[in-house]
Amino acid sequence: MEDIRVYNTMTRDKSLFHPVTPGEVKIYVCGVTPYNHPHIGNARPAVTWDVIRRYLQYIGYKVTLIQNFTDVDDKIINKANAEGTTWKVISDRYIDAYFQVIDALHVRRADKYPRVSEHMDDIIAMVQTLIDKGHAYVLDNDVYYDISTFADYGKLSGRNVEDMLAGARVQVNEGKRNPGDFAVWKGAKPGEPAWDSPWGPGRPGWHIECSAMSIHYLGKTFDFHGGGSDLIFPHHENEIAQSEGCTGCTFVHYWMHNGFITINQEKMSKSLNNFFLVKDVLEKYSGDALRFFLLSTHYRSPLDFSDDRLEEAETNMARLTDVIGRIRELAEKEGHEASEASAALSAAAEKAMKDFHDAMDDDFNTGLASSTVFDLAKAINIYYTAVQSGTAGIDSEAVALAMKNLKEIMDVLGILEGAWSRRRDAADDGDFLKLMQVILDIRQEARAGKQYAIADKIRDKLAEMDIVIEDTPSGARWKKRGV
RNA sequence: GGCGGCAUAGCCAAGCGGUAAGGCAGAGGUCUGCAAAACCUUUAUCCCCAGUUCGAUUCUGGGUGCCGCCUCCA
Repeated sequence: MEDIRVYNTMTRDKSLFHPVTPGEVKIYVCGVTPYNHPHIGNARPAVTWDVIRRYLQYIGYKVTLIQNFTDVDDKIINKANAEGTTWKVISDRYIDAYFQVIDALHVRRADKYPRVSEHMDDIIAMVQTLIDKGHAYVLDNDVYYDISTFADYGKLSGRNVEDMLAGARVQVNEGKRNPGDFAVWKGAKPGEPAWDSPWGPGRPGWHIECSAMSIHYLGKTFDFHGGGSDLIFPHHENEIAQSEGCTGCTFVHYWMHNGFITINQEKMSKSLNNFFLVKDVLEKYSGDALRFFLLSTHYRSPLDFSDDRLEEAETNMARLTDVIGRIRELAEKEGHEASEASAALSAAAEKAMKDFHDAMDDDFNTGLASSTVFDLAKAINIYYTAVQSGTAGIDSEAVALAMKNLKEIMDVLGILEGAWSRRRDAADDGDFLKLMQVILDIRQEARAGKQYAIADKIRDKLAEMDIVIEDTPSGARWKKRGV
């Protein structure tokens, strides 16, 4: 298996990836709190991890991907109270919305989407273990984690307890042993959903769920743990304290954090009121374009969202769709005329694949990986033009290689999946095809008679219906725009 | 205050010791009745100042600017 280097937030540098179990990769990604429609910031880790997973599978790993839903949470409870309904109604509603969004972005479903509400037993057992081991203590109806009992506390985020106090933003609660102690179990307040526990009715703290559920599905030690970089502290730091405090084992081998989506270089946030919902973006742009945009930059870098960028992505999707059409057209023909042109195609196909692997092996550099698609696309266009003009004959081996590599790269990136199975003419209706042919024939007659006004009018009118006419040396072609 | 990240063409973005991938936009060209598509050509003193080196965008030190975390957050 090829060498993959991944950036680990824990060590702050890239290191060679060694799976816990040879040939297998176990991944846990922090999902969303379903209290609203997902915004594009939520879409980034989903798409990023989808591609990482696809790539690892592509090169032969057995991958297990788990992503949670935090379906018991203040924001959900507040929303439920505001609407006069239950937390369950709210979370179910927005979990459905989440799935709709990731489906539209062609994100393959994770192996499991565990919910906090389904793992109360695991969570309560873990809290109990922490108490038994002296890492947690009961205070009134709550249970807190005593960070002074975990010597490595702060190792992920690179901070120490004194630093955190200096910030003066940590609120000091009466009774806590250390100001930084955090709740692993919260006693129920009136009007809140509650589950029975040895410490009375209540619900889990925010961080304990991920510790409990990741260990439940992936074991005490697993390979990758991902999420937005805002989760490094306190969420992931606390997960480590809980998990390692509980099991005594190294929790995660590689911590990977994605950068934020920004608007005018600033983080999207509710307080700035500058966040975009995925469903709204998808009303204007295709899922492929949004997905390609999200992959255009390395996952750790900030990604500035703008209409210009989305439009550019849309343009690229249209061009690549054309290229897919061309390579498929070439593949329908049979021939064994090797030539300089076909040799160049083969060489480009091999180089693109190698470059693609190199890019992905280097900390999953999807931006660089994406550029290999354009390199191959250009080679295909050149060969296609050569065949069209009769300069080169069909070399089915070269065409097959180019098509295979293009498709494999695009499949790992997860873009334009539909374009490969779609009819090239983009119309299933045989009558429609015949009708188009009649129109094209009439236009051709007009052109032959130099009645260009008529020919151009036909072209313009069809363009208004998003049907694009292109005159080529071998006759006129047409296609539906954006298909 | 503590911790961390980033500064490369009009825009986006790779490269990270040997004089700058790719995409968008722009300019010129081939093709076309005109277009479109495609192809060709073209567009950068790599934030500033020192230092290390035969040689730095790439390493070191110091600036400047922007961003993030320390509070719910992908």
